[in-house]
Amino acid sequence: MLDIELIRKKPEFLKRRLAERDKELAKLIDKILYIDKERRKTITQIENLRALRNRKSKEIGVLRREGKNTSLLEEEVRKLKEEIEKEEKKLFTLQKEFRSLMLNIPNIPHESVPSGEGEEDNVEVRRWGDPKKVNFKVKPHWEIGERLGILDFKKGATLAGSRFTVLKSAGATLERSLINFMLDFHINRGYKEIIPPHMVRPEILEGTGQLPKFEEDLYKCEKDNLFLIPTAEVPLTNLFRGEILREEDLPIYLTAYTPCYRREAGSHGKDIRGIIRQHQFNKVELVKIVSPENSYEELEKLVRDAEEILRLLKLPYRVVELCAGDLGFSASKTYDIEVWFPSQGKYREVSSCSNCEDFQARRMNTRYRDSSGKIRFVHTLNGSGLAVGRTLAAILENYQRPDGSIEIPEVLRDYVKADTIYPS
RNA sequence: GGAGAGGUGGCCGAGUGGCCGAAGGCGGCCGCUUGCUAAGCGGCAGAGGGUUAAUAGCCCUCCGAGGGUUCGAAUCCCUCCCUCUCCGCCA
Repeated sequence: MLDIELIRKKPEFLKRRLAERDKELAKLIDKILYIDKERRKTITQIENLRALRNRKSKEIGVLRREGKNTSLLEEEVRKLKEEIEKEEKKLFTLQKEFRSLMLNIPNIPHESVPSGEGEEDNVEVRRWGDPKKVNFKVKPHWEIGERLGILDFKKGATLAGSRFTVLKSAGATLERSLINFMLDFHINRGYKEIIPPHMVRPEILEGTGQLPKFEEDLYKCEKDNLFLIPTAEVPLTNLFRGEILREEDLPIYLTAYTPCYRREAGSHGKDIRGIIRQHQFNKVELVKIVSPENSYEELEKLVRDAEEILRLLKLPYRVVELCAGDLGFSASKTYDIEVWFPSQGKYREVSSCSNCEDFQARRMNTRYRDSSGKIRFVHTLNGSGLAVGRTLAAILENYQRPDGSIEIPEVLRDYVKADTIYPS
C-alpha cells in the first residue's frame, strides 16, 4: 500500500513513477485523491457531531445525579444519533471504495529501476560461469529425467493432472538434498530457519500483496477460507504483522523450505514440458525485515546469498535487473537470477529477489521504534534461495554426460551419498 | 466434534452502564539524592485518525474482530476469531 500522505503531497511525481509500470495507473491516483477528499470531509463532519453528542450525554449524566429531568436533552441526542448514522453510512461506502483503490495500486519502482515494458527490457547486471562445451547433443531435462527413471510425468498426470510430476528414487533424493544444502548454507549465513503453515488466511495474502488482485493465481480451500501459499514469502513476511518491533530486533533474516502452490492461470501453453512450471514446486525462501536506511544494501546482500548457491553448484548464471514494466506488484526493485539451460540455449529464472520497501509493511502494519523513539514502517525483502525444481532441472541439463548419466555436483555428494545418477 | 473458562496498554493485572484511555505492579525514559553495576525520591510516557504551517492546541476512534441495545458501553446482548481446561477422535 502506498502512503496516502505521499499521494496527497506529490500526486504528479507518483503518477510519473507509476506510469513507468502502466500508463493506466495515473488515473487511479486522481480517483483516490477525490475519494480521499470526500471521505475526510465526511469524517470531520461525523467527528463534530460525535463531539456534540458526547458533551450532551455527559451532561445528562450530571443532571440525572442531581435528580433533574433530562427528557428534552435525551430527545436532542436521539436526533443527533440519527444524523450521525446517516453520515456513517456514507462514510462506510467511501472507506470501502478508498481501501479497495489503495489495495489495488502497485508499489512505485525505485528510481534506479530501468524503464521498459517487459522481459525484453530487463538489464543484465552480471554473468558468472561459462556454459560447458560438449561434443554431443544435449537433451532437455525431461528426456533425461524420464530416461533415468527419476521424473515421472505420466504418473503426475494420473494423480493430479498436468503440471504435476512425480519424483522417484535418485530424483527424489536429489530434490531433498538440494533443499538441505540450500537451507544449511543460508542458516550458516545467519538466516533463521522457519517451518510455517502452508495454508493461510485471506488477510495474510493481502498483507504481502497477492490479494485482492491475484486471487485467480491461488488455490483456495473454500470450506475453511484458507489459501495454499504460493510462496513462503507470504507466511514469513507476515510473521510480524501488527507488531511494533524494537530497532535492536532488526535486521531479521528468515529462511524456510516450503512447497509453493500456484494455479498458473495465465500461463496456458507456457513451459508445458518438464518441471519448469508446476502447480506445486519446492522452494527455499529468504526473507528480510530491515530498517529503511539500509534496505538496498540488504537487497544486494540477499542477491549474493542466492547467487552463492549456484556458484557452489557450479551452474552458469546471470543476474538481471527487472525493468519497471516487468516488476511484481509489491516490489520497488527486483533482481532475477537466471540459470543456464543448455537444451534451450537460454537462461531461466531460478530466483527473484525484491525490495518491497514499506509497501507490504503498510498492509501488514509492521513497524519498529527507531532510536529516537519514532514509530516507522519496516522495509521487507524476499528472494528465492532457490527454486528447487528448476535447480534440479538445471543440474540434469548442465551435468549430463554422453552416456545419459548425470554427474552429481561436488557439494551435493555428501547429501545424495552418490556421485553419479545412472539409468535404472 | 462435545462441555466449560477466558481475551484489557511492552508485560502482569484491577475494573459489570456515565467522573475509565483505563487503578496498581513490573519494565522503560528523564532528573535528584546517595561514595558508587544497587536502593530511595520526584517526574514523563499507549496507538490510529481529523483539523492545522505545526512532531502546538482542539476533537474523534481504539479494552480480540464485527454487529446490536442505550441519551451514554471495556462493562449488557448476538456473531466470528483466538487461547486455556476437561471429554471424544487422531498422525
